[in-house]
Amino acid sequence: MSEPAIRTTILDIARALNVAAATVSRALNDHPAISNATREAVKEAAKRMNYQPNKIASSLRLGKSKIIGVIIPSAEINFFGSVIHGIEKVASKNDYNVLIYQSNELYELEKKAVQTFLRSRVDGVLASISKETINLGHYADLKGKNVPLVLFDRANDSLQVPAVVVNDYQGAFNATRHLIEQGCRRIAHIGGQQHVTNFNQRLRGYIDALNVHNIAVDDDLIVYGKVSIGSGRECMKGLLPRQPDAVFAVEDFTALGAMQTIKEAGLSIPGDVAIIGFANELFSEYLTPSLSTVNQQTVRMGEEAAGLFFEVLNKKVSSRVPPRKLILEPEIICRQSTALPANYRRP
Amino acid sequence: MSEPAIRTTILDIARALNVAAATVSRALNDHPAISNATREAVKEAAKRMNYQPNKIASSLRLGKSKIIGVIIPSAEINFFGSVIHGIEKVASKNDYNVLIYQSNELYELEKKAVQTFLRSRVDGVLASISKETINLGHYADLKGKNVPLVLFDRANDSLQVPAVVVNDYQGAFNATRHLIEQGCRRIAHIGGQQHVTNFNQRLRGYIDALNVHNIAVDDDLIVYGKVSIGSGRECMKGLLPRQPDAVFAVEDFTALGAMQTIKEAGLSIPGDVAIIGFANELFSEYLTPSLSTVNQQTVRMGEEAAGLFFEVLNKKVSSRVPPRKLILEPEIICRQSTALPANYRRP
DNA sequence: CTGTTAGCGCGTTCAT
DNA sequence: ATGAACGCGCTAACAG
Repeated sequence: MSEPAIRTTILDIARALNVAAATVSRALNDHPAISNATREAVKEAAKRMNYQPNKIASSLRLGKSKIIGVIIPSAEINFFGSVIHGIEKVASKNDYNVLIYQSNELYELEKKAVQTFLRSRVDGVLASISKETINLGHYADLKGKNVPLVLFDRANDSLQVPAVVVNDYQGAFNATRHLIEQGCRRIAHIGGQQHVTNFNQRLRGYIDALNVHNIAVDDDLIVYGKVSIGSGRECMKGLLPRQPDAVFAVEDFTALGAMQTIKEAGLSIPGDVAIIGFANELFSEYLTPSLSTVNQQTVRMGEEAAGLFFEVLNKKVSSRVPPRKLILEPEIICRQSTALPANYRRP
Repeated sequence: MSEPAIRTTILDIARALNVAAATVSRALNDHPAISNATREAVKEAAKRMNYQPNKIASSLRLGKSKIIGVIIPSAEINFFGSVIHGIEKVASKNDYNVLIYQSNELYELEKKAVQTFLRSRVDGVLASISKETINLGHYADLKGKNVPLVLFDRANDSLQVPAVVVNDYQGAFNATRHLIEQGCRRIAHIGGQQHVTNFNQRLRGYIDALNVHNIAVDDDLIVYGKVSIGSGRECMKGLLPRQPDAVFAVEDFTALGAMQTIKEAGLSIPGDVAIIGFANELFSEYLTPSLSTVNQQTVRMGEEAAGLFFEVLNKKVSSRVPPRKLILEPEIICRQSTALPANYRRP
């Protein structure tokens, strides 16, 4: 008799069973104070009437949305797609949903993202700070409203929030050391914009690795580009006359551009110039020669970021301990572009 | 005096100004029946008290969430990342937010995604059907609840909903024709799972192109794989003894695997075997030789899918015209892997 | 164990 | 032009 309506509510079910709406609510939520009989009856009716709980009403009542807002520069970038994958996976497991917003590396859009999420009453925000962003006031707003914030990849210590980042310094250090171990001595570096912390850390790792191994840092072997294939090509053209025997590029696209220049100059990789990148972009494995690089564990980054969020969520008594900062240790992936014979010495 | 609370409500503003909550609501929403004076006063107070409208309450009241649910197999796949990019861009422009759910190509998760979105009361769902999905009942549920559904990439005509897809048939036809124009005659095809419409269409395009050009279809030159690098490698091993002079692979990863096998066999590309893929994956451009392929306009696909959603949303009187199906025409990208000299004839 | 009541915050009546 | 009252659907508090 109870024809399923377009939108069944607990009241519909209550009427169909001659009970109170509260009883239906209790039954559906497995409240302890409910008889087995009615609980079963209610659940049966709910299924029969094709009931779907209205999460909006529930959220309003409970004061939490079970939604995480995620701010990324762009979903088009593989790196962030992977992170999203990790975040959504963990969120889903915890019965949370993921709302995404792209900043396009723009400060204004990032501010708008935070505002939107505030209005949507998300239970937390995971974000990767846009390259353009310098003023961090909008993120501070979140703290003011008691909305947990977790940063990933592009973090900022001054915000004093949990974060999960890659150890860029160590990755760069290890990458450079790897080149040294291969017998290279004139190791060049193509860097990125130095106001981006990640890129600056990579430069530092490179310099320290040289120092530790008693190799003089030669400023002529360090150039700065704009982190793209074209920029990598140009930078490498400037470097070739200085005859480096290896290159540590700030990331894979830059490395790819550099490789193109090296090959066009008739030099062999790694025989004449070894090269290593950073990020383990999907394509790096399939280049010729395949490109050595530094793996950043992107999916894991997403998982850990979501994990940190649930951590603060579950102990809302947030003790006054400094926020956790998770540092993922990158791993060197050695491929053909640095695979020199053992104890190889250049002519 | 009015210290901004953690969560300011319209009632707080109303009290601060000695007006009714309804007045505040009207002022904030630019209702016509409101005096300029009070409207300005309310807006000023709202800003001062750092008011953020509670979208949850508003959604409950209005019966719409201004949220689009998007179901994708995985955010880790570049293709879907790009589509998400397009979707979010258009959604954002229309003051809508995007909730994402990954099916991981699993039927059960896809069902759960629909259920979650139903409970979240999203205003619409954009989805790409998982490879595993055969039963489409959960999507039909959406229609039952009057939730607009738009499919992208992986569509299904039986659902009778708007969709935006790539013209796989034409892309495959053109790719095959391209190989023919390059002088190839023994053109093999490495296909995918044939229950996936897209893959089946590509097979059909391949066959028809051969027919149109009076080249006999040779069943020995058609093999089916599982759409991966490894599968591409294996399939190509089976094909080599049959001496094809070209390969049309169902997508780029398969093509990549095939290329590896060809090169390992000491054959040259495209001299001995030309090859073309499908999808224009980021890496395809950087392979050696660079891989010819078919570009699918992924970002545009997302934009168009979102566009179709807003189209049905704005004329809810959904006239009884058949749902719109947008077919994006793919474009051949000719790179080194098929770049044979003009009028080249094989030995 | 179950029913009644109330309220989350907002927007839309229907008055005035 | 403004206010009072109501209800969207759900759940927690209090009775019984």
